[in-house]
Amino acid sequence: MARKAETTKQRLTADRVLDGAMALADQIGIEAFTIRKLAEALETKPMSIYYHLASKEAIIDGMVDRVFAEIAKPPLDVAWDDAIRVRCDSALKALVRHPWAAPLMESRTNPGPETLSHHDAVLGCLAAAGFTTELTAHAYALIDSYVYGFALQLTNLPATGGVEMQELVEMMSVHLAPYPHLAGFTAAHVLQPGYDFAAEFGFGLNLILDGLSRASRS
Amino acid sequence: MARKAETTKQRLTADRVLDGAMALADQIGIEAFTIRKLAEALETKPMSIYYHLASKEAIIDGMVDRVFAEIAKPPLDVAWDDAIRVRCDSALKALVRHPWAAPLMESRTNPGPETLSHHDAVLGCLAAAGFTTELTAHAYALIDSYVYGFALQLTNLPATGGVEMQELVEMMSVHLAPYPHLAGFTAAHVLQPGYDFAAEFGFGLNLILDGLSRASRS
DNA sequence: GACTCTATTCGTACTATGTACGATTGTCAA
DNA sequence: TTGACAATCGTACATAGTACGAATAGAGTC
Repeated sequence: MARKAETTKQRLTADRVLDGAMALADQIGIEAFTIRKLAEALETKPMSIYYHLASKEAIIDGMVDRVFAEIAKPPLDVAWDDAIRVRCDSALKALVRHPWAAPLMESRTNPGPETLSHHDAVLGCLAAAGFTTELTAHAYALIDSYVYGFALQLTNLPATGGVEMQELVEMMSVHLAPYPHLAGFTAAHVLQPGYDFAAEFGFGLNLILDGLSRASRS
Repeated sequence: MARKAETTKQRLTADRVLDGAMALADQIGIEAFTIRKLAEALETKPMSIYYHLASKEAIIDGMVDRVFAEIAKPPLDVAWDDAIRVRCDSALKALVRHPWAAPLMESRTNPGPETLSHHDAVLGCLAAAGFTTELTAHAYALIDSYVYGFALQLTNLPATGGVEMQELVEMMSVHLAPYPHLAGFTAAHVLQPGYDFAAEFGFGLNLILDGLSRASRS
């Protein structure tokens, strides 16, 4: 009984709101994410949230900034391409952890401090590697397009592994009849038991980094 | 006066609904796109639309399928990499014509016939080039990640060209003070008068196609 | 022309959502 | 105790998607 009873509701803060928002979005997805549900998850009322964050948009901005905070910055003590690999692997993991994030990362204006700081670190890495400004622009566009695009495909894949796979195959064979290449491709590759789309990530990333390496040397 | 007065309202069809929906989304963006506004644009009432398309989701699915229909399939009579270039240039143009589309292209389930047919054509092109199934998977993931990612960045760029650029620069210099690389980069590159982000598209695409070419040879 | 029958259109109304506004409560300094 | 400010919340409104069923229209038959 020193200060407060233990059942006393914790004071709300912007941080706590964002914590709850991330957890909720992870569980139910960003479409189903509403202020009312968030309030319930936080054991408070909708309008209390608005004292700490100005709007739902602001909340989502904050969530995206949090995701950037979770992505490792490129380490400074290794070769530039390994540094970029580290940050891209970390980025992919964060985007898989928060499947709602991938579509939002590039389509949001209003970057937060973590977002800016992250970009700053990546640009610093490329600059330190001796990239020209022009090549840096190319490189960053290329790298992030790939990372976000890959994450997007990964999070939208039809239920990997499990009993439903069989049904899926049957539905496919009916609907895909008019599309021979597509049918053949999915049958031969995507639907194979051992298929692990995430493992493919490295191939494309290596290809891009090799290409950039070549471009920076010439 | 032959059959009908000329002011008679045209009969609604799914196609006409989608025509109107695309045009409306082009004008006001996908966030502001509502069934009520669509009905107004079509000179009809909200509930009339639902006779032809089952839901707003179905409408958006249809719109996305339309965008795929606008993208040129890789021509069969040129080298595979040139064929892919043709289709990627066409895709970028379509995504710029319909700025709302880029975030949706990869994040939609329920592909329509045009979508399937398009993918079939691309896979056919890569197969004809002698790509293994595995390399095809890599290639397609890589190529489309880049195209969509690039389009996304392009459509979200802060108002290219114009008077506001100056204000932007000033805001930047204040907010970006803690981020030296970012500040330097934007000042040196993005905000330069002649900067044309779209022109950068070819660089990354070439890099990817070169890499794939090398991978297919080894 | 009158009369169906079906395809299409639309009026009404319900539910869910973001959030404006102002009242209420909690906390601490004086 | 008494303000004063920080934080919470009740109520209510506007805007969304769309369920339901009534209204209408057009084409084909008699």
